[in-house]
Amino acid sequence: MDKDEILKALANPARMDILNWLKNPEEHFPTQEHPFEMGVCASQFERCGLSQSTVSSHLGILHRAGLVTSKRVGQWIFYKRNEETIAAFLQQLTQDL
Amino acid sequence: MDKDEILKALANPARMDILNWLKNPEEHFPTQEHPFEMGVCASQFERCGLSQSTVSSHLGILHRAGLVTSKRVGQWIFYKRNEETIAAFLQQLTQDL
DNA sequence: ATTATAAATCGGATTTTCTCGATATATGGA
DNA sequence: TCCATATATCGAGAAAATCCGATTTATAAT
Repeated sequence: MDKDEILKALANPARMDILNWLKNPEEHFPTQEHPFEMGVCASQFERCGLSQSTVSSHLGILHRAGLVTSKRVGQWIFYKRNEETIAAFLQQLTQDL
Repeated sequence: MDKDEILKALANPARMDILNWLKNPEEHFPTQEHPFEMGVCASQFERCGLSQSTVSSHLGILHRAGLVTSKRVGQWIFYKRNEETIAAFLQQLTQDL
């Protein structure tokens, strides 16, 4: 749990949007045809208006920071919030800051 | 209270250091000759190894984000943590994130 | 095997951030 | 008024972040 890396990951509106959308996948990704239990399919995040490669980069940054988990299912990769890391980060920030 | 601006301000090790040092001025700024009730004199932060102009810039960013308050006393400017804004930010982040 | 789809990576252009030294501004004291 | 000290601002260079299109890799279906 690298606090600095997480802060950098959060200091970007697109990535913050992604994390927030993941709180309510049903509401924010109505076009997804896969069940939401698996998470949200990577391509769904292109709805933020950014290109596929840019979205992939943002997801990679969130993943390396530990803020999301990913799981490959067939040709797709599904993302979920990593609530454990998020909670641990908030707790540490509340203590440190 | 601009959450994005605060996150950007926090996503920098030097600025995070400054905020942390301000929690215990007596411990981290033993060379200051002014009473700590006024805060910590701007020049004290040059102990992080950065130049005067760079330190001034970092303090400006923290100040514009609302994370510190400043007060001029004579030719000096003293900085303190803005605990109200910090607490409000942590609360909002805990809700939003 | 070939083709199609999804996602990651590469290479490069643009923008933002970080940093510095030099200069400007503000205050205080002689 | 003139000089010293403290801080802010300016201008520029270096580094990092952002973004894209093109390509590569991985999986699946025909």
